[in-house]
Amino acid sequence: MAGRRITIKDLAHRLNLSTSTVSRALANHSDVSENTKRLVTQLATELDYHPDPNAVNLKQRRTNVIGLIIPRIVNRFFSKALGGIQQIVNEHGYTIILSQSGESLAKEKENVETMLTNRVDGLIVSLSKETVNVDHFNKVINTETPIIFFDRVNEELNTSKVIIDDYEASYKAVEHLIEQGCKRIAHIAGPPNLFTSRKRLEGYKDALRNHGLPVDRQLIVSSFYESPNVKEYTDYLLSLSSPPDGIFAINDPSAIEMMHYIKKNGLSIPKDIAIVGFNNESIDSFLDPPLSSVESPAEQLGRSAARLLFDHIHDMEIPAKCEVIKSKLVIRESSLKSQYL
Amino acid sequence: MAGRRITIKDLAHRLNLSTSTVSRALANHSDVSENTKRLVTQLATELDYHPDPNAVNLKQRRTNVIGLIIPRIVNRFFSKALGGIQQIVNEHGYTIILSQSGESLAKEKENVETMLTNRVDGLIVSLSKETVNVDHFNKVINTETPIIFFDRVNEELNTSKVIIDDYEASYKAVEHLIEQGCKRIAHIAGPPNLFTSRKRLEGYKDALRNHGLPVDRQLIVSSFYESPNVKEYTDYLLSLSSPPDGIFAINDPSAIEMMHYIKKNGLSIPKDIAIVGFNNESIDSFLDPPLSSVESPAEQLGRSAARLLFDHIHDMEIPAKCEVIKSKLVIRESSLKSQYL
DNA sequence: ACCGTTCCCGGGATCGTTCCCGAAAAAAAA
DNA sequence: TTTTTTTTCGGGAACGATCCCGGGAACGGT
Repeated sequence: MAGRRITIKDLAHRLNLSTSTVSRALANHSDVSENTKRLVTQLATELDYHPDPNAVNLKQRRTNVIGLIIPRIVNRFFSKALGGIQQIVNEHGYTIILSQSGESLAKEKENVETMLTNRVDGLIVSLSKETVNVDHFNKVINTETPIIFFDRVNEELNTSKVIIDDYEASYKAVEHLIEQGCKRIAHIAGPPNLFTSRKRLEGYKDALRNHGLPVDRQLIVSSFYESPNVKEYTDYLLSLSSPPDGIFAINDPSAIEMMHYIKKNGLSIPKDIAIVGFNNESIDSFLDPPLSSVESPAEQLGRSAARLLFDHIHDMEIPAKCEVIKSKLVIRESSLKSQYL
Repeated sequence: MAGRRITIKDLAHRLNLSTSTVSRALANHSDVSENTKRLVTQLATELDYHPDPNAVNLKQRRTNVIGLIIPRIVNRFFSKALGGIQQIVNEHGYTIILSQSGESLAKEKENVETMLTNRVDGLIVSLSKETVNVDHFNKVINTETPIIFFDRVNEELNTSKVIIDDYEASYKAVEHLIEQGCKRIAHIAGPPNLFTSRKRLEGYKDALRNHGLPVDRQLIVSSFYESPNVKEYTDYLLSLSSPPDGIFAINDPSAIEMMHYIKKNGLSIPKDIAIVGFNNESIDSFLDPPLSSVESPAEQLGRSAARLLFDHIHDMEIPAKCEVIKSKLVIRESSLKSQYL
């Protein structure tokens, strides 16, 4: 298929040169006269010659491909991160092969295998929510393939990672709710196996404690991300003998859905319940009321992860590091409760 | 980098066989005894042997890679489509290299070049909104690389395409608004160079005409997708001497943003203005009021495109065809205006 | 005229596969 | 036993590039 492409031999033949010379001319090697260089490059552009990536990579023993494993691309956070990653990756002349774990551990393992058989030069991963055990990544490490985790990381693995300041972000969000007069703040938590979730939970707890508020286990529910049971735990929270007057949710989709059910219950936001989400989705500003949210700079995270990966690709010996990207609380109406007090 | 991998020679040496035999054994060729086949496959799994994709592809003259060019992955429609594409592509043992045009023609051209130098075995494309001229795809066609367009297609190119029933979808949506009692229905149109936009505009116009309503050019505005000027044209529409009582928007983000501004203007949805969006985003149900929207089955579109592509990859001779996927109008509160009449 | 450099260039091995072709061994047919 | 067929395997040339090595031409110095 894809009709005969032009090779280096064609160039060599047309110019009465050897393939070696042509190759060196194209590589701008010093061992070839300026004149022939000119001739070669000229003919190359004229015939629109492009070296066969397979041949080059076979010889160079690399693929110029980096692998990306994320839970799901429809999650806006990840698609934004992909954008950032792609930016850096393109600058380096690499391409990405993408795979989605779909939040499934089994699929994630599969993906790791594919990446390995595809001989990627490096790997960027964000764990699925099911991933408790991370043994499948040891194989990657054994093949000496550089690997970077971002956002959904695991602290057991001694690799470079990029995360946001989950603890601080969470702490500040909850503190903001407290300042707005909330006394009973619920937390919609993420899966406990993820470092990120635990850190955010810690931040939530510490913010409460440091402001003299009790940590009530009744007010902490596990959303397990994007799960379909938002209605259930919203109903649960509202049915408590003393229901929450503030909510800090682990992501915006959950927060948005909760807002819907809360309003359906005849309660008002933020008057009755103030709410802060996480990720600062683009539509947050257009909700009713506009949703306060922690902005996690996904693209920046992606860029950092990619840059870190190339650092490791270019020098296998550099030690693993953990980069922390600062987030920012974007305050909108949904959390401005104090005006009603 | 990535420490010496095990090759077919290693297997051959260990088993005192030739590389040819090992190769054939792994390919389950008939020319090799069951016994040695067993031995080979056994050792292969034991040593976790995986053929070097570069070497294989060099020999086979293909890359097992298909290219995907889309405007932007953060657009949920496209990330969903990607999901569908990936599903089929994985089944065929191919991988995807992804690139985003960012709605820019220049970037789209670049992307096409990269795909070509990467020697992809096939290409799936959704045009950028800037793409008026499609000459850059002729180069792809000249290299005999199969190419499929989906959703954002161009009718000049004689390639296979997958689209939704834009005309019918649009017609039905507008008809629904008419049935709900709307007399002056505005249309937020897409860029006119896209087939999709024009078809939807046609559907809009015909629905009006067939129901004896005038087509008022004042009520047709160009959103140019995701552009930041939603506020402007909302204000414009509301400032008309006789403002619209219904809106059919080309996509949900625009619709959602408009809802926000309309409500800010003290108008009620759907009582004063009924509204229907396009794409049926997952949060539509949780808006206030829940947004009616045309469901365009992105994943299905993606799957069809990928399947069509493999049809062409496997048989270069089959004629181009155009697949039309049926959409469905999902009616929610935002368009239920009749109850207020 | 001879030797040592420098400048260009070609030959050919190599990367890890696949696959055509031929050939030895075993089995079947004569 | 001889011949033919089948089974099973190895040799080696490709695929398209890179790059080491060596060698001829030109040139300056003695």
